[in-house]
Amino acid sequence: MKDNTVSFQKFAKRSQNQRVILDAAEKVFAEAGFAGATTQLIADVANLPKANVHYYFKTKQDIYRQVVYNIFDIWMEAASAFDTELGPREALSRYIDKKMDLARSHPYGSKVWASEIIQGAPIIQDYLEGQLKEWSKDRSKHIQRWIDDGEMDAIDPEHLLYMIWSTTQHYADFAHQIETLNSGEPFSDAQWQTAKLSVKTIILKGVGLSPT
Amino acid sequence: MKDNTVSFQKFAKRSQNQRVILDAAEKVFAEAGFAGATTQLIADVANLPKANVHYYFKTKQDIYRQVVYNIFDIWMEAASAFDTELGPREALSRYIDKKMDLARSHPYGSKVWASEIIQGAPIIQDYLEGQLKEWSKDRSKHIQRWIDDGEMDAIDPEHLLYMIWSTTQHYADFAHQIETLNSGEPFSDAQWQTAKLSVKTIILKGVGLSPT
DNA sequence: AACATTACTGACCAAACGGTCAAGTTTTTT
DNA sequence: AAAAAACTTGACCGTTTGGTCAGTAATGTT
Repeated sequence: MKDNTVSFQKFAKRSQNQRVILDAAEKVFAEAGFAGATTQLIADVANLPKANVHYYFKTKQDIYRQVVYNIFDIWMEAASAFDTELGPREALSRYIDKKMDLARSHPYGSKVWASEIIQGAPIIQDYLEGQLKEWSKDRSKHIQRWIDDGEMDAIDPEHLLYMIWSTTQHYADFAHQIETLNSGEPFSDAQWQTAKLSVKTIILKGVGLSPT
Repeated sequence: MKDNTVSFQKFAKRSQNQRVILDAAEKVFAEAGFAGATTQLIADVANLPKANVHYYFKTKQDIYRQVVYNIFDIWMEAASAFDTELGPREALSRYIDKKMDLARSHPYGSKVWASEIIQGAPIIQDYLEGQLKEWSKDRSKHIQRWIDDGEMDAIDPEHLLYMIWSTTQHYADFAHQIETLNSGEPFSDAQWQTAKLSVKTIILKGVGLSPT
């Protein structure tokens, strides 16, 4: 049994520690911003000496970069929920669902992402110009086709996407404000359900689709 | 003529310099976050020596606090555009208009506000619990009355407010991303018009109100 | 068992930061 | 015109920060 554990760790040690550091860093970056996050605090949250953090990541920027890339990947994977084969109602509905789930499960990531964009995307700029631009152009085209086919109202696809992004991410990025207005309590399961339903109902009906 | 100018400045000198500093600070805080903003950079943008900045504001936190308060006041003033006397269609329509105008005219303020909330509102917490909570409870009640009177669909008022906040503020906070997807160009007047119209159309129709 | 590689860490350092201060200049008041 | 008040600023300082490094321990390889 000892051998098992050890040999398991043998291969995983490095990436395992990196994961611990990245998880800690995600939280710290979200709560303090890039400049406000200290490597010492990241180390404390990760429960490691600072020098050990620097053993796995050369610079603070390297950690940050990795954190932002991870989030971008998660966003992009969620983006595949926007399956245009399904038709507008199902595609939009599932995409909103998925994004709301991510707002709940990955609030720190969403916050880091938001801060990065607010500050002008100094790190992620190339991804914006590449993958994100491509994806949204593609999806916009599909939405436009639905409009041309009379399947939904004539809404500028670009702004529909922005609305979905902003409303869903708001529940992560502004969670503290929402919590304050909710008597200091985080949303319960039921409240998350209501939130999801409200967002879907308004947006779907707003573009001329009856909700599921 | 000289006397005029001089005596004019006599009274205005202090508040005038404070304004220059606060404007510079708003920009710097928006682009670098609280921790990333250096008093030296604020001074440079304000075109003053650093020591002079500290003559008008004791600490960096004092400057930041003032910047955040200013923004809060602007938000709250815009909130009065949500005049519940007007009925849902007009009230919501005007409120969205106003918030979109602010997203365009005060993007830095919106960004500072967003960052402050993302980081847990360490400065503005009492305002959230006080004025903001009161305002949104009041408006929620009015929305609920409209619903009860059959003037609009039964949407949770809270989430309707969040949707308006998030969509409108998105055009300020995520302006860089939007610009990147817009071929690196800021929105033209016409594009802002389209944005406003899109947001209003979807939300109003989404809650069962025909747009203006 | 000897060697090599990887992991870990306390102590340290140069740079940058927020903030102070004393000494000056300008403006206002008397 | 003199005194007082307000403004301006270069030089300075204690603290904090990201990052280094030399030395040690643990693990893997032969």
